[in-house]
Amino acid sequence: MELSERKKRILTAVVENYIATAEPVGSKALAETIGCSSATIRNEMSELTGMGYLEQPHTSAGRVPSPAGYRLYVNELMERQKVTEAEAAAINEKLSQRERQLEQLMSDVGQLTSSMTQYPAYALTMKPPAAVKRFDFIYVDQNTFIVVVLLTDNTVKNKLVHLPFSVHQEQVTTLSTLFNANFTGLTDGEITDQLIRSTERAAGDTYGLVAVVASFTIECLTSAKTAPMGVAGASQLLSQPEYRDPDKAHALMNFISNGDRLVSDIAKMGMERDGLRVTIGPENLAEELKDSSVVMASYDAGDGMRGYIGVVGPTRMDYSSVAAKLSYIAAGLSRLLAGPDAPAGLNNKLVLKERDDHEQ
Amino acid sequence: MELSERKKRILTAVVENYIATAEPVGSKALAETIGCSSATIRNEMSELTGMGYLEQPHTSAGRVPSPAGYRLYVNELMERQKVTEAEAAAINEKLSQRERQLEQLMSDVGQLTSSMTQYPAYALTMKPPAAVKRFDFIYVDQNTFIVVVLLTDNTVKNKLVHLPFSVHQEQVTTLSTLFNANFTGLTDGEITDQLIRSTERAAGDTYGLVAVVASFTIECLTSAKTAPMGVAGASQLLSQPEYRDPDKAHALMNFISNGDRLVSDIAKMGMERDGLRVTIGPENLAEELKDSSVVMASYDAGDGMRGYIGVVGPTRMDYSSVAAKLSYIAAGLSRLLAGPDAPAGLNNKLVLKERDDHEQ
DNA sequence: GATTAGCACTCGGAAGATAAGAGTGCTAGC
DNA sequence: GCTAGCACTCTTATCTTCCGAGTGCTAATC
Repeated sequence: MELSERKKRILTAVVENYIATAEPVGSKALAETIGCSSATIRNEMSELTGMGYLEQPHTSAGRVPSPAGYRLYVNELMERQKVTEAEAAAINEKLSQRERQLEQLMSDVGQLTSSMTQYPAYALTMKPPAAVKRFDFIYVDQNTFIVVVLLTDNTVKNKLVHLPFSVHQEQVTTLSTLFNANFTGLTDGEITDQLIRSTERAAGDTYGLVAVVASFTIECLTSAKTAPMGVAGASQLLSQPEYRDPDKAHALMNFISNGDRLVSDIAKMGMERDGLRVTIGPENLAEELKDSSVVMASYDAGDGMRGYIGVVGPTRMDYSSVAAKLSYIAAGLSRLLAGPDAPAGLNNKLVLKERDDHEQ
Repeated sequence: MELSERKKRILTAVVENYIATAEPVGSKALAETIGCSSATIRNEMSELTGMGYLEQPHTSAGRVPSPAGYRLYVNELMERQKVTEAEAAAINEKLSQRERQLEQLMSDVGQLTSSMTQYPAYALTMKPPAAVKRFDFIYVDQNTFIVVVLLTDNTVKNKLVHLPFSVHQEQVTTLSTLFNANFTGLTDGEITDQLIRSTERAAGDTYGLVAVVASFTIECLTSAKTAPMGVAGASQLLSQPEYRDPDKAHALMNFISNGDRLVSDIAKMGMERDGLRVTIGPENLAEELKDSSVVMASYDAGDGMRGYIGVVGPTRMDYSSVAAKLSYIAAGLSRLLAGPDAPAGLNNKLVLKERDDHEQ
């Protein structure tokens, strides 16, 4: 059933008033805004309460939006805000700062999001499982060489190996051939103990080094598939009146700081078409979030990777402004990581960017 | 002036009682423990108050240790606890887990320390400025090469460079020669625009790539000298009664999360001879910490680097147990990073460890 | 029929009052 | 020098009282 125009205006006013003040909204307060008497508004609010969009903390208090009320607000009533010039500038400036590893970037973006929205925020990028594209071995001196691993997702990992005995340049070359022949194209699960042992047998007098390199390879592949994640601003919760109770705040902060649960819930729930998703109170899967809301935006991280930034706050969250900011940041990240001038993803884009900086 | 034996016992009892309960300690509660009547204890406590070791929240309440009281307790009275078998095992297990980058290690150690002590914790390693020892360029394909940089502190950094035009193997080799000749041995401040420009002139047709690699080099050197740091468990504060007030908790959490200030204060204050330092309430430099205490331990991170782990909590902190745990963890880190079988520091040690694992 | 003014009623929260209890300081006796 | 006893202090918990914001309903008005 469709609500009358006036009911919509009243619901909107209640939600926005409550978002701003955290106090239940009374009929008198709305009389002027809506343009009719408080009695009329009381009648309307009474009906909205009956329909489940508003709630009364107690019989003689104003009204507060219910989760359904927030949902309606978010879906239909709220005005799609845009970020201000100043905010956009601040975001762009942050994002364009010097080149960064993905881990570092996630941590920075988490902080940026949190400071822009004033809510705790997280940022993460999901990665597909990777394999090794090629191995390189750099002979440094007779006790030292460096292993460089190029992965299918175009990340490069390295390791300095320092030995208590000496090796020759040729031995390192042999090792290189061996690994490029046997270990490329495999995901972490496919590197079996058996494969390592058979490689050791083939390695001749460098057999002792095979395990070291293989283990490093597995380490690379494992870390390549886990989502780098940044969480920031958990303490922001404490400035919200709904978390004045330290026990509540503690429980929620623990949940947020331990990002794993957030990640798995993201995987379970899809995204809306516009790359934005709002889950309100009881809509959240995690028990810890049943009294809170999450606003999340996704971005294209290039190379088929998808990333997510999100914000956690009370159900009385400023959805309109938060959604606008998240969308803007997400768009910026997409541009940064997978924009038209960055066809090969993170690494490439950053290189080109850097060159631009220096060619100015 | 030296305190009588009984005064010491009373002060110790007050401190430990208050640490355990967070309630002011009355004379009656101590009568049994000390072995004399409450009146006697009242007299003694009255004198201890006069000397500044105890305080009274109000005239008809028990006593609470003053900062001076805690100080005396920490310096002379407190029993040097040892960690239990179980705790030691847990710490060792955590520390011995798979190889890690220093950043990752700091973050893990911060978490470990926080979970062992139940207080917010941080971990960081100070690094001296580094220079590049050698450059290696790996030619991948005509649009791609990898730069590998070995630093004087034995860390290795790399970067995949993807080009919108093609290069030859020889051009990359030229670049390698050029960089090894001009950029090794320099710290970040010593790489000037002038040097970059003169290298560009010498680079012939690869001049366009010099800026990219030089900028990456600076990036490496900068990140090599900033202290990697892990902060964890800030939300633990909320379980302490002295931070039930959300505003206090918020202020302190903000301070902790933003680790920079902590780092600079560490630099200002030295360490005690045993690698442990306790700063109580007003002894702290930072205004935000005037009502809190910090326990800190340092460790040897190899290669002349020094690291610090620390814990922040109320002045009513369990100094004895926290100090024991920090010392143990710090010792473990020293062993891990600079132990006798790890003369070349972090990288080496981890390699050897890993080999052991696999040779079993 | 929708809107509004008026009014009695409800209920939560603030302010004040009272009571209980923990702990002190002091004095006098051992 | 220690202890028992006692009057006194001050906080905290609990209970009352009171105020006012806000409601729901009814009757009058547009």
